[in-house]
Amino acid sequence: MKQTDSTPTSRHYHHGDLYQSLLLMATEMISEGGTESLSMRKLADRVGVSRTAPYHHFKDKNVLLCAIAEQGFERVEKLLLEARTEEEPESLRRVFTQYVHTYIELAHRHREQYDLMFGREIWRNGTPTESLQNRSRQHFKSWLNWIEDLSNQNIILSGDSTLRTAQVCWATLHGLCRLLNDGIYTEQSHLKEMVDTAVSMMLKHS
Amino acid sequence: MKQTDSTPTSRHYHHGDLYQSLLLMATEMISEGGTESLSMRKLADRVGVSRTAPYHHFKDKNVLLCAIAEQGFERVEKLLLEARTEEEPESLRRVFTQYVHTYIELAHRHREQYDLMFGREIWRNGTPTESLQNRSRQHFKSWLNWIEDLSNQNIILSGDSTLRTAQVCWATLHGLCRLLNDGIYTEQSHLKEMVDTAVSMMLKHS
DNA sequence: AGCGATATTTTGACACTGTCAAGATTGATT
DNA sequence: AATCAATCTTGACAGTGTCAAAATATCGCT
Repeated sequence: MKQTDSTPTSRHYHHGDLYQSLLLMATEMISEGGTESLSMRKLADRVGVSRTAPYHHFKDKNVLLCAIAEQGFERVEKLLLEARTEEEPESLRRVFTQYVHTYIELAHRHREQYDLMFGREIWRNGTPTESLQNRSRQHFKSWLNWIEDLSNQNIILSGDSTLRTAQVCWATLHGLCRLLNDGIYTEQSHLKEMVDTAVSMMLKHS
Repeated sequence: MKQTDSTPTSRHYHHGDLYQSLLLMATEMISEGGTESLSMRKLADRVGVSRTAPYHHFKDKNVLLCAIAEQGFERVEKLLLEARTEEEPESLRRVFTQYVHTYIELAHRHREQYDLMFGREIWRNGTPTESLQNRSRQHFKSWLNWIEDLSNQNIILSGDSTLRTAQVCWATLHGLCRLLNDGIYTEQSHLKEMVDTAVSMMLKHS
């Protein structure tokens, strides 16, 4: 039997696929101690390679972080698409409310990753990967698309521009996530009530 | 004439009031290059003292940052109080709208400081000073107070709980600041329209 | 099977960071 | 003038990201 890389059990040569291992371990470390607790050296150590080994799979620490953020975007994108597929005309409000709820919960469960997705670490300090930028834009497009739908169905309170509405609604969502994640002015226990309040602000009062 | 510290021209001994100089220079450095660009060593260097001199005035880098953040809170607190004093019963909507606008502008003009006020640097990595915590809480109380007022005057769309309304409105404000500051999904040129959209979501449609 | 090319990893090094401990300097107070 | 406390400096340590050069392992080809 030829011993290709595809056999996962094969403990072959240098390490196997360091790339995936690094990504996984880094995600774990971040989720536990935040982005700041992740150092390239500790990561390498924990995976069992030398300090500079990771640099052959990720050009930068920045690129590594971008990769992790990207996975976050994939997750929320999937969430949104799932929410939109189960539309039953009359319960659109419920679907939307449910989505907001789940979204914020998700952002909280993976708070550190969420911070990475929208935080300054990447978007101001670092330089977002082309790939990350695309995925981020794509996600907002999906969101905008939904808002347009809700607007057409006369469910959401849209002003002059649907784009502006989408931006503001998104800001509300995002603001809630941040406040809850950082524990500023709110606690997790307020989640449900706050979501209800937020949604009733965004949607038309039936 | 006795040579007290108050003469600013006097190039007297140890430095004069390092505390203030450090605070000022640190604020400047942050506003230019972000929190990350501020290192205690560079700061000391730029002020003209040795590396560890600042540590006799600020226990930590963290404490320094807290002091800067605190000044930010003082500023927004003042802004809010000013806005509330000029209430003419019928133009409350205008006052509120104006405030939101000014607030976001302010947050943008001092974006790095704003990030410090609400960012993870202090609130998750570091440990907020007692003093900072108080001022932060105080500011939210002022905000809540205003929302309660608007709610009583039947201007704002309040649900079951005014507290929740205040939290959500604040989240919207905060979310907008962050998106604009970080340039995510929006640009500064959208400001006015977005504020209008946001306010019309928060207030009752007259 | 063997050999060279290529992919992968390591060691050494550098400049930078925050901050502690110990010593030196200065101003005020008695 | 002498003492004391405030203030500042020097030296040191562990930790960081990342580059350059060397070492090693695997693959493709003859």
